[in-house]
Amino acid sequence: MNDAPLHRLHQFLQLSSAEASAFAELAVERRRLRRHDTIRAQGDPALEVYFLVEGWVASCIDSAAGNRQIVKVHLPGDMMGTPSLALAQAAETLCALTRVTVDVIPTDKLGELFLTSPRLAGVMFLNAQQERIWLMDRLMSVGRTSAAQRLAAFLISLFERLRSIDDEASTRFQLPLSQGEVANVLGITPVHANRTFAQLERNGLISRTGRWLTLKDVDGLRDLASVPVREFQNLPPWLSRAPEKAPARKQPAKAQRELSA
Amino acid sequence: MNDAPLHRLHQFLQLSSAEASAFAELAVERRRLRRHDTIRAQGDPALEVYFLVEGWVASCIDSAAGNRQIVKVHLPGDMMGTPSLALAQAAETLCALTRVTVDVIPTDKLGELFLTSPRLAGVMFLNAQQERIWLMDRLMSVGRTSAAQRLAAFLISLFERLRSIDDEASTRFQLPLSQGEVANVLGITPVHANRTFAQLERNGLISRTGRWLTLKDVDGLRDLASVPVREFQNLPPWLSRAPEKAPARKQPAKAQRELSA
DNA sequence: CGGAAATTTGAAATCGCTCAATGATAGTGG
DNA sequence: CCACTATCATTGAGCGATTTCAAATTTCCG
Repeated sequence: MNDAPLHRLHQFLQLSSAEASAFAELAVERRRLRRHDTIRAQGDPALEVYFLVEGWVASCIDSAAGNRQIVKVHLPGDMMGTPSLALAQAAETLCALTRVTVDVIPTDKLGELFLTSPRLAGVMFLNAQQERIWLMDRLMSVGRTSAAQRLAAFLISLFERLRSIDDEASTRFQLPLSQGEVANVLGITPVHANRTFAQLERNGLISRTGRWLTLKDVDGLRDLASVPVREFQNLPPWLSRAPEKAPARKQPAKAQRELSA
Repeated sequence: MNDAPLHRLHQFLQLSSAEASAFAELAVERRRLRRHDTIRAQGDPALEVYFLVEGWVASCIDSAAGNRQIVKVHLPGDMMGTPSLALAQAAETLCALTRVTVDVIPTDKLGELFLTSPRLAGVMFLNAQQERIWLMDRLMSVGRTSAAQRLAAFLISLFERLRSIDDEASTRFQLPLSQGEVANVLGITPVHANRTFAQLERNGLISRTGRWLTLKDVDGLRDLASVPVREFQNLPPWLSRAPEKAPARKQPAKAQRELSA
């Protein structure tokens, strides 16, 4: 394993070099897929998790009636498929939204690391909790707000996450999801998604040219979305103890990242 | 700590007696609250998590605009407030739906246990993943299905969970949520929740008398809900090793999956 | 360049919402 | 134990956001 996205984990918790290399050696295989390819389908045996090196991936739940809901859009640096660790059969379908590169990690290697490296276990645990919060916020958004608010919330959360990967990330970026896919995320119809995009554009909150999107009024979007602001803790007190036997390095208090809002 | 609900954890993973008692000693205080009391509000410092001994609790997200969405209904045996471990300030409000008894666990004690007891850490990790799956299923339900389907899904999931606490649990039980609260869970209006209850009753799926509810056609409700069936693994292979210093058993190498759909 | 997929727009139908009023229930204090 | 009151459940009527169906462009990809 190489690459930038790994720095997300470092950022989340300063890993000791031993820990970092332990994590880096988990992957047994690197796969490349095209847009619309399925990385792993709901119902498949859950023997692997995935580290997203490059590209965007949708995590979907299929209802028994055959409806598909995108429950999470993964960006580079995300761990994917971990919820299914609690099941024998995968809970979600992982579907490439763009050309992607993923590292494949067998669950038993992950489990072994989990049991032998307490601090890494802590990081993975906290990551799962963070994902729960994102899901809860999405649920609030879908359950209690209008289509325009949901779209604003989605765009803002993407922007925040892009910025957490790359500090330079601009308010202008390419959205690799079709309007139909965005609609699916928001729990509305493609047609209505189109009208909602047009509405935000009319109101001067965004502008669009093809796949390119500009958030013209980030604060306005944030207000509209009205999702709570979250200040995730990279290093909660109970994890800040030294890894292994190395003396505890005091971390400079990092500026917290916030999410949505 | 005493009581039945703890057996849920035992059930989830056969704990060694040392582990069980370690867990039992986490709680520093037992609190009793009345219906509508707030156990811990969104924004409060996140220094505690809670073990629900008795009663029902709602976990809510408040939007910046002041709307409140119930994102989870907790039953006895549930751990509550853990998502906020990733934040300095609580992400969710915990609100008593009935008279409740909770055990209070300081986060640093929990963290210590997490770092010293790998198998317990594994249990907590898997529990978080399981919660993610429930949230994803709820999101699918709210995003892609009608009010009647959502209500069916909610009732079925309550029933399943009640049964997982008590094998004898009947299809007839008392629902301590008002219709307004149910409506909130489903992301609809109280008025419409009422009409939806009436609709399910007309169709012979449920019957009601006061707060008492009978699921008259569980399979019918399940079909209607069309939420995927989940088989949670109490003891995934990578956690099935003996606790403490027992040697790691080699798992049989399993067939690799291929991808690309 | 050609065909398929995605976007855009219109019009009509629906589901769920809002407002409003009435009846039932339960918790509280006398 | 009862009366009182607030909360909850129920029902009606009209409205509005979103859906559905359908067709015309436009964009993307091979």
